[in-house]
Amino acid sequence: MAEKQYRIGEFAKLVGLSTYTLRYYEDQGLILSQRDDNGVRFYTEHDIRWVGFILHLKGTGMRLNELKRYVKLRAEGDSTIGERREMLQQIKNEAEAEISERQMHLKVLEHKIKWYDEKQAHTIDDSETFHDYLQRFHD
Amino acid sequence: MAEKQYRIGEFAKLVGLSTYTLRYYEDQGLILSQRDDNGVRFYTEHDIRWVGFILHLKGTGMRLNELKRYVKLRAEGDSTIGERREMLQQIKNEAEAEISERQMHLKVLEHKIKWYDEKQAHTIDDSETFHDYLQRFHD
DNA sequence: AAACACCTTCGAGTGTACTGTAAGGCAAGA
DNA sequence: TCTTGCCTTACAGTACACTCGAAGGTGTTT
Repeated sequence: MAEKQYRIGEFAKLVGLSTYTLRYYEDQGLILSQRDDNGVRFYTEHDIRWVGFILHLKGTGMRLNELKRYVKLRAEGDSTIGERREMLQQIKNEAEAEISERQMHLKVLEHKIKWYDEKQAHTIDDSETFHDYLQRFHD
Repeated sequence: MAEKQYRIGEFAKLVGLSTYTLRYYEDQGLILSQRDDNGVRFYTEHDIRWVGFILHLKGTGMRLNELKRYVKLRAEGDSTIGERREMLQQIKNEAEAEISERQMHLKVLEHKIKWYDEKQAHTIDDSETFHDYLQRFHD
């Protein structure tokens, strides 16, 4: 049984990207498409998996340029596995650092929300260590 | 003892923004500055705290437009506290959702790194539940 | 006197990742 | 036949948040 083939419109809906974006990614060398006798693009399950993966990478914060580089290395074969691993490791480190930073900022925001609640209830009573720093942000 | 006053250049270094950005934020209504007799901007500790706070808000993912709205509400007084609280709560929810999503993408990336390591060591042995899904991304 | 830091308005440039349009053409289905 | 969906190249437009430069000015410091 031959694998199902999807034309760009159907494929776009499947992977959640626009046809514009799919052609754009192809221009950029991130994805490949096969063509039928009329030159019309078609995609298979394999392409769904690949697009799924690059969306995961993008979701971690990887940029198109980095993705391009990654794809280029991948095309060069197994000898570049070490380098690819290092790329992913770096992306991972950066993403984790950004998440921590964002969580720190969120702590301040949470504290402000709490402060609003207390102010509304006229029952301000706070003795956390964090308190001194945070008080500076309240009028 | 009068509070120290900072001109824009010094202040920019203190808060980690460029003088361009400070004037831009002022144009946008995010910050205010006092002026000396010659019309030269100066800032005080109070402004350091305020800029610190808006940088925390920005750090959670809040956009300039939202920040503008927040500042406008703040200027309207305590009657808008409820609305401000809701704004912050929404930003918090969005930020937490984005963090979770990013962590999910990171899990895939981590798995790929692990897969590279195993491939390099020729000892692939993996029996996690997650495994079936993730295998789809490896060539 | 020259250098320096600041002031103004206004508009152009930067980077990222798309998103869309124009203008022309092909092939299959109702 | 007409519509729909696809194809191409090439370029303009969008959103966001700056970032910078021009061109003219003031006041303080060396």
